[in-house]
Amino acid sequence: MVEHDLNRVFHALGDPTRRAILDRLAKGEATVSDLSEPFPISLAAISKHLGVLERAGLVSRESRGRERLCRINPAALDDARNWLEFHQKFWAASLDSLEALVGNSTRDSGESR
Amino acid sequence: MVEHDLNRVFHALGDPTRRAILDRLAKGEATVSDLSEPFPISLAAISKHLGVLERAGLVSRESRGRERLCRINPAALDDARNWLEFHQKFWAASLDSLEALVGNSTRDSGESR
DNA sequence: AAAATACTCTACCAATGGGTTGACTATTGA
DNA sequence: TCAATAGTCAACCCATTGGTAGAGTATTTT
Repeated sequence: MVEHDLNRVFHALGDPTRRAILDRLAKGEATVSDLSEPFPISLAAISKHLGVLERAGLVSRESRGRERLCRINPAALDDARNWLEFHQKFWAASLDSLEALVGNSTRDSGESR
Repeated sequence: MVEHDLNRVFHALGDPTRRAILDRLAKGEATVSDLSEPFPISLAAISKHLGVLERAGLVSRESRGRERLCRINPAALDDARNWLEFHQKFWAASLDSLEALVGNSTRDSGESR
């Protein structure tokens, strides 16, 4: 909701490894080791990615014995999805009115500035 | 569409200046100077941001005399929106089934385990 | 008790990102 | 024609990022 959070969420989603981790987590909780298994990178690197996802609110980690159970938080996507949905509609609408403007003689265009 | 594009789109959206530029462009076409006006940064910096947005397919630039007319491309948001929409539903569904698994007696949201 | 497991944390490194300035190109305007 | 305007490009700076390796901390396991 706050711009700040949006930055984190979009940034988190901008990395393919992190999106893959999210995909994996959508199938159910997993430990850090579970998550690291498909990737050719170190456990520490995965742990870092999880930190990014966690700070973005997309996942949470919970200690369970010596393992960390990671779980997904769909709600964190709301902000991003809302932003996209609103803006896409908004943009589409503005393009429509532009077309209408072009087709419909001249109207005092929304002077941008 | 391709992961590659998704990277670019999410990355482009991860910066507040770029999102503000998009907001601005939603109100209508604008030149680079127009776009730079609200920001305390150089024209060159704005030009760079536009490059990022352009490579992500979110905006296009067109030469018009010595100016560059920038315009928005809502379609480029489709990929990102589709990704978010699909995954959010998917995640929500997987959480539902988890809850069902844990016990459908109490549907107290949140606190799991 | 000792060793292995599952992480995290702390450097560290190379690459990228956002920003600057200054030179350069192209188009207007005087 | 000459100067101002609009923008890009290239070089550079510094902070951040994604990755590594290695030490450190709990927790199992033997």
